Amino acid sequence: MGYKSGDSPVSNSPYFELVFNIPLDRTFSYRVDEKGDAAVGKRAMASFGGRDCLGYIVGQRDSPPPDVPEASIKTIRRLVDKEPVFDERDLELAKWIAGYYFCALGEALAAMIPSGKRAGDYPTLSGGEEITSSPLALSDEQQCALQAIVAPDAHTALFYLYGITGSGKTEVFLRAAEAMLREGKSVIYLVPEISLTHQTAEAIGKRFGTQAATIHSGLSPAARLTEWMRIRRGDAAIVVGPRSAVFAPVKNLGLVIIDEEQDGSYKSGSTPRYHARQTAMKRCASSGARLVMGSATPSAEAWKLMRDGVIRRLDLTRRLSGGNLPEIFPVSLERCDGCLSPELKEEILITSQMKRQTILFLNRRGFAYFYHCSCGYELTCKHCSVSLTWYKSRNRAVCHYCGYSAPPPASCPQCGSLEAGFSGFGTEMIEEELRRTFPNLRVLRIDADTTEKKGSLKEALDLFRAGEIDILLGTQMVAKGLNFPGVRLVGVVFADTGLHLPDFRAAERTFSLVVQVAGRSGRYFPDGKVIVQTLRPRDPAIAKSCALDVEGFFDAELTQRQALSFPPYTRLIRFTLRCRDDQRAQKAAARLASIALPLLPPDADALGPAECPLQIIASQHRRHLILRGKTMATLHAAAAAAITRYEKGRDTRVYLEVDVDPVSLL
DNA sequence: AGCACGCCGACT
DNA sequence: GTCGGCGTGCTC
Repeated sequence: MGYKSGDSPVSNSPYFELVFNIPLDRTFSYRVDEKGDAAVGKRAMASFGGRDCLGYIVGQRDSPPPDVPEASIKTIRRLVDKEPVFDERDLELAKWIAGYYFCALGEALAAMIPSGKRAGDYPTLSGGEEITSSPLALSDEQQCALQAIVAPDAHTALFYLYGITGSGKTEVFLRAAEAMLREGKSVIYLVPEISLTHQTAEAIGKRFGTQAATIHSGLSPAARLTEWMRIRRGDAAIVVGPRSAVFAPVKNLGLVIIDEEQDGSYKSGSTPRYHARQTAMKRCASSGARLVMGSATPSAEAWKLMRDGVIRRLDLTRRLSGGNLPEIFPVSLERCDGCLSPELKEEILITSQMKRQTILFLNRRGFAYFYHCSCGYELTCKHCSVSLTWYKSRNRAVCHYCGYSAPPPASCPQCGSLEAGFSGFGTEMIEEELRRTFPNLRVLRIDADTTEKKGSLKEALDLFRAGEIDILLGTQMVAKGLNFPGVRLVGVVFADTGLHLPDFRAAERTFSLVVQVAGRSGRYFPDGKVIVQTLRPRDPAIAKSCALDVEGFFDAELTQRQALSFPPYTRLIRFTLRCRDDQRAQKAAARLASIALPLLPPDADALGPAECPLQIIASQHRRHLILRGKTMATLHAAAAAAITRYEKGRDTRVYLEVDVDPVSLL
């Protein structure tokens, strides 16, 4: 043991290893004064690079690190935590995140652990002490599903509750959770990160009283930390929350529930770019817990796993209320003057005469022009079955996946029409048309622009609920979890918008959205109506969603994914290179490609490098290279080697972003 | 990621 | 003559 000369011998561990929330995958050694009670799992403020930084203590040592001069080792300023905020299990998960998603350990820990400095007062919970069981009896189907999930001798650990809207998935989840709690096991219940699911989360929290910990996105960092510590102590056995709740430090995890499994918000959009589903699978595997997902519209990944028998599918086929599913009418926009078809206008009128309400969805996320014709033709890539994006300045139509490009046709290649060209319409236009067409109806538009002020969304929805509004026009934020008794008509203004995105999941997302939207209608009255406006009523995503034919959709979609070698038949790792200067980004992308390509296993290939569909974000040019392989293990190893070699001798102005299992390629 | 240090161009 | 661009290197 090498004690510093002159010091009195310190009995234990005078050195600690810290990591910081910076993209450096290594630890830094610090000394601690002997009266302190530093320990692995606590956070500490320490001088790092000339400033005070928050560090995570991940290790300790009895002797000084051999490769660091004694003089340069600093002393920890002060400890942030009295008790450890993470343990070996959390650390193990953080290391897995760091390894799998290519980030530093400190970045992984920073994503897992609430940033609160001091655990604050616990926000009072309005629920009772005890679990309030639902008085309702389960249907046969529900009972069956529940038994499968909680069966003590289950051979599978992965389940999927596949059921139409209103079939009672939530009740099965809650009963399964109750059963786990009775066995002394803990439950993590994940919900999508949508402002409206707070209500759902709180309701679930109330059902389990003080046994539940609910993590709203509205909680302060201090309150989050308080909840985190309460969970760690074992005082809360069920945790409800969004993506990050997958890290909840529950004791004796028995079950993870993922509601609306297909939801994109389960994938983190910033470092570490983890997927809650993947992370949950990892956690369940290492703790012997079960995982149950649920949705009316599973992701293609989950669907394939169910088909392959990896995930056990449990069906809920009937609506509990006995109500029928609404009728869904696809309506062609082909020969319409504006954005509202005669059919939709008429139904809006009928609905208002009945003193009922209308919800109009405009799932508009378009950002680029696309080339299409009124006959339904759309210019797509030869290799990727992805829409080509029109570049006016270069007069080329370009694929953002593989870089393929073609001159835009002068006339429609399908019907010869000279009318073929670029299009796209926006929310304001619809609003204008609505007001013009229905001057007597009260229209309210809700989207990211109109709800910037917090509370304004709730205000708007309250207004609608009170019947002060006739037509609610909005984006997806309005599509989720809305159940208004007064609503008779639901209209999808333009179902095709998502289809034009240069993304192989475009059809899947469109399908999912339309089915979800349809579920909003007719929950209380049997006369619910859904009108889906489209230029391509025959497109499989549109047609199958209007028929509520999930099986049919995935049959066709998976066949196509397989033919084109896209997930779920392959796995992807995406590299994005960002730089103020496009030339540098381009050079870096080319260099990365030249490094990565020879390293790829024989069952893998690469797409690109090409410009990202969103070429410039925050005045940075973006180019990407997508690695694609049959199995993640070999692909991941190749990516790791490529990153290491790329980092030596990289252009310091170009930033590399790595996304494992990307959900969006924009 | 920040932030220092260090070396070449157009300004008071 | 200096202020300031960004390339390079380091952080216990």
